[in-house]
Amino acid sequence: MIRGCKAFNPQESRCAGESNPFFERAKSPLFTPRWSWFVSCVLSNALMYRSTSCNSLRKEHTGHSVTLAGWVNSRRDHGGVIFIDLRDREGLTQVVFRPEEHPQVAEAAHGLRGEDVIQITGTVVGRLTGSENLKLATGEIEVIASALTVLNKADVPPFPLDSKVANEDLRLSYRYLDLRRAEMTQNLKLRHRVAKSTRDFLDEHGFLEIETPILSNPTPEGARDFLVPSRLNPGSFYALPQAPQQYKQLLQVGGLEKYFQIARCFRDEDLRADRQPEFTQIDVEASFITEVEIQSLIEGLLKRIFREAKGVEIPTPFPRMSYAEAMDRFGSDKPDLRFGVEITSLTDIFQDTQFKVFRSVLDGGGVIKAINAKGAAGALSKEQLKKWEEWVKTELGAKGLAYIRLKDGEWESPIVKFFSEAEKAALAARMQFEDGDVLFFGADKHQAVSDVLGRVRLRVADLLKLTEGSTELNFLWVVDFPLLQFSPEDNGWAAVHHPFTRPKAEDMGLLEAGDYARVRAVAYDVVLNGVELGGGSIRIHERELQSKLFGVLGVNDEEQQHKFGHLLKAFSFGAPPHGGIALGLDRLVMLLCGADSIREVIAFPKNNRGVDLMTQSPVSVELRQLRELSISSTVKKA
RNA sequence: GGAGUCUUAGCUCAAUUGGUUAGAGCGCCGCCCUGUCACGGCGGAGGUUGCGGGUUCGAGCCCCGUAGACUCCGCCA
Repeated sequence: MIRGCKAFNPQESRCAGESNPFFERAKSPLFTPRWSWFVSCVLSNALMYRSTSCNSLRKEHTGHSVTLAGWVNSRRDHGGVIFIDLRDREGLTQVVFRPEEHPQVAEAAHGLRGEDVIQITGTVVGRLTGSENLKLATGEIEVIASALTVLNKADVPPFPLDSKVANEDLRLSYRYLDLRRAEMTQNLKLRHRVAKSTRDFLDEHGFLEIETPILSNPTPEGARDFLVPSRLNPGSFYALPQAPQQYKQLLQVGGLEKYFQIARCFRDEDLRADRQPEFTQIDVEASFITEVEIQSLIEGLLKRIFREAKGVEIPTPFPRMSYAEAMDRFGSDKPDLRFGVEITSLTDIFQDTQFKVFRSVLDGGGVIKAINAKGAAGALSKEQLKKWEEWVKTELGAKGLAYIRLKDGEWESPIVKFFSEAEKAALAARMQFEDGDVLFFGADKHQAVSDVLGRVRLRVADLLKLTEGSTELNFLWVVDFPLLQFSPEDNGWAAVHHPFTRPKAEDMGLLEAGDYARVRAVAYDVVLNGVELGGGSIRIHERELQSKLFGVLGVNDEEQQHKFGHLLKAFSFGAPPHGGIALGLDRLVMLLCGADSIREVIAFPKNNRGVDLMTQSPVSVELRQLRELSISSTVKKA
């Protein structure tokens, strides 16, 4: 069926210049220039499935003979002439079967169905005037088929591949079909582009890509580990790494100086739209580097990624905001600064209030704050405000959500009757309270008020569609995180970042004095539009300091030796000052794709229960396998 | 562990106040059709309304339970 074709004539291939499809092909990622020359000169097409991709042919290729292979994207069978949109990874090309020219081929084409895999050979022709399809990159040409080979027939797909599919369950069950959809292919291409830009950029900056073990040790703090039994060491377990944290620090002790890895990480926690049990981080660590240098490196990396993956120039350096300011003004350590609705302190205004609720909060050392939902009065009826209060109570554990709704000059509120005229006037002035606005109050301890109003702020933005249609890319460094946080559950101090994070030099006195709550860390998060892209820190490199920190975290000497002995010992052999960062690759690609779940940018993700619907993983295993691993299950078979 | 939303044909969705034989578009199958690109025309197949129970003369719709999907809280150093 496959015949020789003009394009494979070396003579012509040399002379045809710009109009030769091989030059076009040379630009296609499928074919390198060297290969196209080799292929065109040496091989006959009997040895190849295709001479070019389905997105490569243009008007200037008219007259060339080509061989294409791909999937039948759609067919338009007119009884006589038949049109097939042939699809491969790169795009679509219209193939025409004409009975008057190739009756047997056209006859065979009647039997083609969607997703059949075929190979065609034919001649590129310009489309009839007026029948060009501007929606297709190849829409000015078509290929008149002179030969057709059906490489594989396809069953009818369980869902359409050419439109949006809502049923994610079904998509994940047939992920290999879902991946054929242009949207998914684009997402994975973009993911590749991000990874490639990352490798290029970090390589150019002297970083070495080094792999660290997947079979590693359980982490005493942090997320639940995935455990892997060791057959050779009965009763012992590996853990899949939650992050390559300790290894990358040990690489610094090992003198590798600049390390990165596009690292798979594993956490056995509940899933979310932006959380999978296995995910990928761009993991970076370097020696003799300062906080500012890491931040500027990452700014450069993100600039490069957005330029090469998205064609967007992002301004650098990113603004910086302290954790304390972020919590104070926006009630979040990853504030979305694309909109205002800032949290404003009213504590001084209500200093002498007679309103019992505020009075007792203030007497107890709490604060009064509020946000102004500008123009939300129309969108928030009394019933809805009641629902918001219910939401705040049940989901956020707040005592309530006081509000004032200003509609037609009237202050509608259950609490405003307790305010004095002076308080009302000062309140209105500070909050720029105008007709149509709704004020939400938080009265509690500082942290609780920040948490609640931070969440209310986001819901207000959602209600008022403050970010809808926005193309703004608002990058931000949040810096000076607290080092430690008291955990009432464990009745002890826990690391906010992780136990290897360096305290700020100027706060070392506070650490010595045991004033743990006020010690700040040399830790930083990079935030984009309210999403945490990544975080890092300068680490502790001194054995004594690390040991002291472990002590503060409640890890006694014996446990330190047992769990972190290797690290402490390493630090005693001349560990260089070092620090790093990790960026969530999935989240980054998700934002670049405009997707609302990282499942959209992972080839084979798990569903909400951690199940791969395509392979049915995880599965139960034979008893024999468990015995081999010296493991018994307590699960009763149903 | 908790809260919410959802589940009707292969897919996306309808179905009035609880009332006849549960409909439409797309897809699929058959026939016709030589310039379409969301091809067109004619015809056809396709349903245990997630599952189980209850109320009722009568349930896709109301009630209870259960399963699953998704979103969120907890959790995620």
